[in-house]
Amino acid sequence: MSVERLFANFDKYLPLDDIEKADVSKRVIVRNIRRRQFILQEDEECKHYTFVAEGCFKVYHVDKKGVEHNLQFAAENDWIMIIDSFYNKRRSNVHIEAIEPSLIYQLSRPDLIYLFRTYPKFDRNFRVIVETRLAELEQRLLQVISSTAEERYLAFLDQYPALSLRLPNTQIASYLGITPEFLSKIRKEMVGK
Amino acid sequence: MSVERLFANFDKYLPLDDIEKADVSKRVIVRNIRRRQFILQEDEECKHYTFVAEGCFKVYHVDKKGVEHNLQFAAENDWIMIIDSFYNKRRSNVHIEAIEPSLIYQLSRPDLIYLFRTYPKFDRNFRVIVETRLAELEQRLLQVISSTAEERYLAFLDQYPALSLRLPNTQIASYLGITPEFLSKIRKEMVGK
DNA sequence: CGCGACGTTGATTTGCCTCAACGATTGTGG
DNA sequence: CCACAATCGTTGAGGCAAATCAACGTCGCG
Repeated sequence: MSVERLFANFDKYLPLDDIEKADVSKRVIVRNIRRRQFILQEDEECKHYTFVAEGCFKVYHVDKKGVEHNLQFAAENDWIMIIDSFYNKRRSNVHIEAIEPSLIYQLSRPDLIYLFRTYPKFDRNFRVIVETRLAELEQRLLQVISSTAEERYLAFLDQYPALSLRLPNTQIASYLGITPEFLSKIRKEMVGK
Repeated sequence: MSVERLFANFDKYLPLDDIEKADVSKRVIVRNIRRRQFILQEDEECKHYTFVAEGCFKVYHVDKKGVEHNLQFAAENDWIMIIDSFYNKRRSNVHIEAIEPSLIYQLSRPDLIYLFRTYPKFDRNFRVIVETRLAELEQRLLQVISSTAEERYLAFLDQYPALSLRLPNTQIASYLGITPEFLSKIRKEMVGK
């Protein structure tokens, strides 16, 4: 059973001992996901925490006009969780879709709660995982609210240099909250600089 | 020592026993804050988790043009934490300022870490507190990205009816990411409906 | 009382969108 | 392995949501 990538992720916080590893291995769901495959759709409830071992996903909302708005990209070693839907069993308002062929590990709500109850270490580790995501979101909200499109694009290139090579500009534009056409114009402007 | 409001907050998760209460009481900082007083400024590092027992605060960023952008309001029973600054000891990029006379309880980073190490219960409780904040932020980012100003205003009235009465429209406009003038125009439109 | 914060209105400007069109690339089924 | 479709990046003309700037009346507070 090869969930080593997942264990390695916990090593950054409180490493798991053999008993915990065995228990996690028994519960975790390993899945290969094709490009364009969904692991969550907008009318479903989010039943898993997802750890991305390989590949890349986008989390996005579709507004009433049918336009996609990317909220998050998740690549190797990132976690994806839609907190409200997951804990409150509400239908999600986002899709999660693979941008590349991917390998993921998932934990269901009952299994995660079991782990929280059985080993306090998981409260600690997931506290830190959630804090990390929270810090990202604080940063992102601040940028969306107080920067121009060009500043946001530069910040994105700076913050996610690897992703900016892997992703088509269409997807980046959607993340920045602008149209692909306008991103193209920004890029044209920048060449002169 | 009257940190009952704080203990009552923990009661929603895992309630504290007498030993834990005594230990928290010894460490928590109780402060009365005047209207317009800052508990954090943009060039400082955020050294405390803050629990609001009474009153109301705004968390905001000032852009290079000098315009304020409200990221969060925090009233009774809300927590304020600037995760990145708090854990990574970086200078914050936001101000935290009292909108009303307030009573707060604060925990310093060393004391919080002591509590995490000593009583696993605090990992659990703060995991949930952070998750709650994360769910709010997910929701807020989605709205900022995919709704018009009017839709965001209606959603705000719906989601925070109490706050919308307590706050001047100037502050609400800043939270919505629009100018006070434009909010005024939206409100004028709405009367007809 | 006087000053500063607040809410409102109107005229003008602008950042970004919409729509339409086009070539280049990718990918996919026959 | 080719042919056709879909996706992608780009450009241009025109439009709209929201910003900017300016002005004015009201109110609460020191």
